[in-house]
Amino acid sequence: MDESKEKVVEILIRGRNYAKMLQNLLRRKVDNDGSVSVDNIMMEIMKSFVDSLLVLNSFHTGKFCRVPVSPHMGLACSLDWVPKFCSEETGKDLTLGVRKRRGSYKRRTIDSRVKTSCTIEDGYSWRKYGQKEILNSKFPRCYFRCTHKHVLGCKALKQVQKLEDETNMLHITYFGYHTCSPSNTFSHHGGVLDRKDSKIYHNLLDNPLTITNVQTNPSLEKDPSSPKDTESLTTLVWKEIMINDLECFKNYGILSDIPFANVFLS
DNA sequence: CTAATTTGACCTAC
DNA sequence: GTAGGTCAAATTAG
Repeated sequence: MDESKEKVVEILIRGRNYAKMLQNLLRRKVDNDGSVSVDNIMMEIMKSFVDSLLVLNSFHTGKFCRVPVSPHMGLACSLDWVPKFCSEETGKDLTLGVRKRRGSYKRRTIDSRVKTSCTIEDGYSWRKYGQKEILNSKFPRCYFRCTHKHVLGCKALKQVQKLEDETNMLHITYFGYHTCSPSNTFSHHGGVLDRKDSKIYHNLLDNPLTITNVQTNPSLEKDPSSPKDTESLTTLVWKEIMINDLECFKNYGILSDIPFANVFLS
């Protein structure tokens, strides 16, 4: 696939993702007034995206057809359909019979963000796809992709490796950005927060002393190597938030609710 | 039964 | 040639 075609596919996938988000929004509304026509409209929009992708990918003989992501989902899950390459005669899936050429395994140095955290959780749903022993490292590196990679085309990746000190912290590197919504969530105001983030978020809003403490101690902000035994629990909690979680709140779109957040992200 | 994880093989950049 | 990133069959968990 040439570069421009890949770009078109990427744009179509983005459009499909937004259509799905819109459907989720409309469903909530629809549930209240009993209307059902929204799903039909959304199905037609979705078919357009899938059909476009099928045409772009029709480089073999035979035909492409839509299949549900998972058989038990059935027709009700209209936005989770994906293209498959099928035999003209039998309709059998030929995708598995063809040895796919693997993609280029570029070493990733650009477009990466690094953080140190005591938890692997970040509000998104990840699927582990590999683990590797790393030269001169005590702990293996684990590789994760977004759970929705195949369904929503989300290209976000992350690598996690345990730090070789006594802190038991994790070194986490992100590649690419999520084009899907955070998962593992429950309602909060107009948006969503997972359980842990919600707790931290309310702590931020309810504890002005902590905020003042952090604001007047900028040296504590982004230095994970500083000694911890002399720090108060409050400061430790704050430090973790500053380094690891503001990016997450940014994704939720509620960063402006948090006093002084801009100080740490500038 | 389905989805997620494990893990050895495969593949590419360096 | 090797280190590290990815794939995918086998295995495990829910």
